Amino acid sequence: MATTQRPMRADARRNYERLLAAARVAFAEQGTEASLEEIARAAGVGIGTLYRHFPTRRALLEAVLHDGLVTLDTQARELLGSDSPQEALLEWTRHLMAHATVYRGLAATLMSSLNDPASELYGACQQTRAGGSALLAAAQRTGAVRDDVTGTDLMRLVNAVAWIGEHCGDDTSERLLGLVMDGLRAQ
Amino acid sequence: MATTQRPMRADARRNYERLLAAARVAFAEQGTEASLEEIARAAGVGIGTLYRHFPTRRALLEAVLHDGLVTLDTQARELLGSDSPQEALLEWTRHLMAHATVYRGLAATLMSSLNDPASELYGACQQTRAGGSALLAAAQRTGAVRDDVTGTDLMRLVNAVAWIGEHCGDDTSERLLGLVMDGLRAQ
DNA sequence: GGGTATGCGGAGGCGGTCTCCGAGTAGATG
DNA sequence: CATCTACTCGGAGACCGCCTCCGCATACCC
Repeated sequence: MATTQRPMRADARRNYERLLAAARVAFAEQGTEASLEEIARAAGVGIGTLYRHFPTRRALLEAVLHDGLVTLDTQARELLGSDSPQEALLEWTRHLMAHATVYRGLAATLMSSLNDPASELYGACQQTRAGGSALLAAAQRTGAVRDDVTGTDLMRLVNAVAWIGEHCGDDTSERLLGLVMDGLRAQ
Repeated sequence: MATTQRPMRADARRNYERLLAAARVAFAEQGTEASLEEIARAAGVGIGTLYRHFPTRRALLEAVLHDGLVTLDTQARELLGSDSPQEALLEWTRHLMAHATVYRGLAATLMSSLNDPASELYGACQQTRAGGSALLAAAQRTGAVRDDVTGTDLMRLVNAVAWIGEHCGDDTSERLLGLVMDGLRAQ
């Protein structure tokens, strides 16, 4: 996608990597709203350089999250072959929630990127949604999950529970995820 | 609560009211993160005056929301006498969600005030939670709602669905509220 | 009308976002 | 190896929002 033609100049690539590493640390410590100036400073790079590589905060976040999204996609594919689609769905939503929880503030970013084609995270969200939809459909085919739930509903609900988790330290969010997923069962 | 002794000076009271009115407009138009300086300007008042009356953004929000919270409380009390506690609970959660949706960004503020005694909105949240807990308990007593749900869970879930609503224009949030509340039924 | 407690307002410090452009340099070319 | 150029760097600076502080104004009491 980003591979136009020529490889990046050595200094550019080095700075790119440094920024990525610094961003990971900063997001982990202070959430997705961490100061971009501080990230540049930590990376030993000028603020201009940060903005050239990552025009928006979301672009930086996308790069940082890329690996996790690929993993999530792989997990969805693997679970799609499960004997118990309902179990598989539950398991995957746990992975999804874990992903949406790695940085404070991430759930909100993901939520707004879900319907915003202008967001750098839109593509990633759509891909994840597709994976979730497949698992959901499989579970619905067995009659275990109510039919009026869409893949988008699933993404939104899991994100919302992840967001709850940001506001209460204990393990409430896992319990609530179970509660909500339980509520999706066909009666 | 605020009535210590002496009534406010006439100019102070006037400015207080103006700020409240301006804040209502600004929050409605730009969400709870509207610029406080702009609110002061719209009220025809200095920024220092705003901060004297409302030391924090949440204090201002609390004043703006006060009437709505009283209404919510009244509604809870009325619904507590309902023939169908389950119906009553559902109805009240609709009111609650409507309340959490009046301003963009409000759901997030309420969510973090729910466990933060330092927040000016903590008291209001606790009172609302108490109302919800009573309705929930009544519904649980009839066996219609699962027993492992707490009043705090209820608040969090409704807030989370309201938050979803902020990120998707259509009527999805109402549908999702129905879905989630449906999931709380005892099986 | 005079005195005082109370309230007013905005300048100013801080820290954040984002742009723009002169200076610096990696790497291709002869 | 020297030269040249296109790419990249860095940070000054414009702008905005938060919040504090204190000299000035004035509402209210007597």
